[in-house]
Amino acid sequence: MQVPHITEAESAVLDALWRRGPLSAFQLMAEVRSRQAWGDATIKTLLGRLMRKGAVLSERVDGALRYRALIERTAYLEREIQAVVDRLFQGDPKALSAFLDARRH
Amino acid sequence: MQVPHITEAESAVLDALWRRGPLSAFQLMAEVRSRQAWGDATIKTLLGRLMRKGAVLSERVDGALRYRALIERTAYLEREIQAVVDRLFQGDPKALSAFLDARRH
DNA sequence: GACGGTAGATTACAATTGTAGTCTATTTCG
DNA sequence: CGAAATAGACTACAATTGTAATCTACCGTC
Repeated sequence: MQVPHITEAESAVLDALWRRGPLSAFQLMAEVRSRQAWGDATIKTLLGRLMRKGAVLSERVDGALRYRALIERTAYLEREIQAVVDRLFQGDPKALSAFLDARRH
Repeated sequence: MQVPHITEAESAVLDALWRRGPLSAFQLMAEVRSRQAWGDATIKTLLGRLMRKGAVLSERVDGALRYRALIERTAYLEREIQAVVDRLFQGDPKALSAFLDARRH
């Protein structure tokens, strides 16, 4: 699996790394918490699952530990949107574009 | 809740009704099965959940029982796409359009 | 009116997800 | 070196979802 399945809660953690780049545990907690009202145990669980899936790694850069996203936001978006297009528009991305255009209200 | 939450499996049942309009139980089973390898117990469960949610109703039209979708496909798409836009593009539909345009490959 | 079919309700159950607490080994600081 | 912090593993647990079987009451037919 190129891009492992990322749940919605997990994506909020990844999103912090996509927005800010590699972060220390402390920074990551703060960044996630800027959008989600989660306890740190929860964020740690999500981080653990992401690491197990190979979506995030922790690395030690001269002494300091930091977390880095291993999958790209674009690849993630690609997969998510493809799934939506498949599910709602029988795989035709133009149908989604058309829906969005028709929608402007 | 205007549009109740419809799970992916449920949406496959609704989709049969959206494609074909009101259907008898028999027709509905056949239509769903044309795309999903589900037993009829499964389809009945999904139908039951949809009825409980008010997304589908059964009505008796001169003797014959049939099922009819109570929520519109467009409303469903609207909500699903809004959710995706919120989740992946911070609520900006133009960002999704741009992504789709940039993507043409 | 009895009987067979079936619609809808009820129950079942495992996997996934969201949300979190606890424990342990390792690192770091004094 | 000893103590404190903490990263990551492990455990927990309820809600949701996917997938299904069973039961019961009603409907239509003979």
